[in-house]
Amino acid sequence: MASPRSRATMKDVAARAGVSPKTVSNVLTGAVAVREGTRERVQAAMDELDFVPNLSARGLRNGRTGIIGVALPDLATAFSADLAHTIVEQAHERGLAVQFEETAAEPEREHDLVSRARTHLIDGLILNPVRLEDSVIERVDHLPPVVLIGEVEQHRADRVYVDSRVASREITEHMLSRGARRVAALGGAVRGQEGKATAGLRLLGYLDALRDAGLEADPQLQVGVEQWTIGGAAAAVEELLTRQVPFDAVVAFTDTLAFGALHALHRAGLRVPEDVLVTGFDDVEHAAFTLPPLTTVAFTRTDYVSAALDLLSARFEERVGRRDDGPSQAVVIPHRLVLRESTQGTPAGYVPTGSP
Amino acid sequence: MASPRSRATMKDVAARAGVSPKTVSNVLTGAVAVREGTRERVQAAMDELDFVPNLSARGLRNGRTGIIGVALPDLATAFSADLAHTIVEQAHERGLAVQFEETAAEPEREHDLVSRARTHLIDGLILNPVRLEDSVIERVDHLPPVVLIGEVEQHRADRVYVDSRVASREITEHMLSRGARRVAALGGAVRGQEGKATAGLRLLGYLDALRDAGLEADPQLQVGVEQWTIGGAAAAVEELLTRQVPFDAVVAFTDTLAFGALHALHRAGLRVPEDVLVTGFDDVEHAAFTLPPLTTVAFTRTDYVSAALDLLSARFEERVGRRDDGPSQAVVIPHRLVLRESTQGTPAGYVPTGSP
DNA sequence: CTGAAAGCGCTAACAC
DNA sequence: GTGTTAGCGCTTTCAG
Repeated sequence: MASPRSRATMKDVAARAGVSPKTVSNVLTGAVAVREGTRERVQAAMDELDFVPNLSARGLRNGRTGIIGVALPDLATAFSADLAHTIVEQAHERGLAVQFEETAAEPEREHDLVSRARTHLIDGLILNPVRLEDSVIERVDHLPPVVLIGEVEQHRADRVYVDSRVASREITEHMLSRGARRVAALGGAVRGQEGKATAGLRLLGYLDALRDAGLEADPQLQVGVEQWTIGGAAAAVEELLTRQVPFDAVVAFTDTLAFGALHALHRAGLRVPEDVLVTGFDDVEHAAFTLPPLTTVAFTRTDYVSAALDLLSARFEERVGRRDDGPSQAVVIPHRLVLRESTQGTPAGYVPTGSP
Repeated sequence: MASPRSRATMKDVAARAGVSPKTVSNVLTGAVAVREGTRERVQAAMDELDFVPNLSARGLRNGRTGIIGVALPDLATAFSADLAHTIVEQAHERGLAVQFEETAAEPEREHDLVSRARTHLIDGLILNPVRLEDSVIERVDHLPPVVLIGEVEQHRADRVYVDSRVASREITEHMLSRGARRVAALGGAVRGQEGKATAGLRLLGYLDALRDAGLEADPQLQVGVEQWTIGGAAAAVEELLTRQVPFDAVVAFTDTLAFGALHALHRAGLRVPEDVLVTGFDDVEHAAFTLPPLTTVAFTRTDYVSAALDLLSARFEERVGRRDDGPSQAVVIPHRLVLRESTQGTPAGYVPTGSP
């Protein structure tokens, strides 16, 4: 078989099959019925010429490319990776291709992204904002449909989210029910990160639980994390251990942070759960395999993603139908606590060794 | 500001600025010099109209879209996630967008992908093949430039890889130097997975080390893994423990598999490294934070990815310059052993408890 | 059911 | 420096 450097076009296929380009198009899209004999001839010509339709041309003509964009903070983080996997899988089933961008690297990246030239080649955008900057959302009506995932409160774009505040309260309550009294919050605000949407809500839920239990919230136990990685979390917990404040539990705002906490506590000679309880959030695969396995907040990834894709698809159809855009929708994905060994039992607690 | 449902085109901008579309194009691409005053008027018009260039049109005209495709087995796996992250980051710096596909779901997916319609919207493809099927590679000349990452031996497409066989030999030798004598290989062939490229080479390296040490290779210690996930590996090791064969070390073919091994061994009451040594491969972030931290094979992710992107870029230019495609290139990325606690000391070994 | 013509938005080639 | 013309490959009218 020859190796054509320049690709065959529909015109070539049409010529070879002895039909018009339109007929080739009909065979391809299946929109219009084509007589069996004709379709076979066209199909044969396509095969012989190794024809592949040019999607740029189709996109130009149709105003749709079949590509959606997905912007996540950092694809290397377990939760994002999990989400990316599920999105690609489900998008594939719907015949959509997926383009990824990352937003965590620089703060403006998020803003950039929505006003970005590239945006124009995608039919829609799934955005997982780290921080809620109004400026980001404001431009939403100049854009292809956007679905926000995560807890960004606004009413301009559709969104799908887990009720982080409630989940965080519940998991903190679980710690308290085990007998913990001095619960540290890992991922709590750092200077300059107050805008971090998810962290903010999870902190509120944590405070809700303490308040309801009649406990004082100690600001010393709210531990900021510079880098939301395992290493960043480990460093933050090591720092906490130098603060000379006692604690008997750590509510980490993501599983990744909890992994860092487990590591730092172990290195400090503290046992989980005998001395300190630890919980995570998201239930990524590794959470079930840590030592000890991690109690965490779980929710169905596929539901989360299919809700986002459904919302996006609905908007596509609106645009095609030239109907007015409906009001923005919000879908809440149910969550549940998964109890594992990291919160099994009453913690003895960590007590600083006096020396300041 | 009005919210135009239909986007402004270059023609609109040109009209508003009182220039021709070509001038707008010149301002945008920067290829041709434009007088300062004119450029400002055009810029102003673009801002007012909230103009975003249509990349489908540009792609159609230029024959390049600025998008590359990346096909990985499973984005949720730590190593793939890491790679995806690095690729997106570096592609972004080069002004490229990245589209992802997954290949692990179905065996034909890989083959599908290369002959896929969608392929025509991307300028090049980075492919991490799980299994080397000739059929996949054969079609390479009908495609945009392809760079293979991973150890697929062929000479049609460029590739970048780590010398898995040597690395695997080295890490096995390290185990032996610690006193291990019965080393299990986790990720060894499973019926129907013989074609798994990476696994095959790592198994060879493992066998090399045993042979050089004058040790017999026990097929019972070659443990197949159905699903290359933490859970899959844990299950495989649990199965190994029922085989009633002694062993004192586990060479896992990826870090993810090693995580599963650590879990299963711990559940069985075996200590690492006191009873059994464990190693991984890839040095993902979590490897430094397991209990105990994992000895593994590391290589610089950024070098790996930039080599792949360089190869791809070089091919782009060939095509644009209509030069003949040069011969396929291969880049080997250096690796190194990272020694951590999981191989610290001489293992006592696991001895089955008699009952068959 | 099939063909002919027109145009999506952009830029290379060529005037001026 | 800037404008004009033409066409990338496809699909949507509209005829037949």
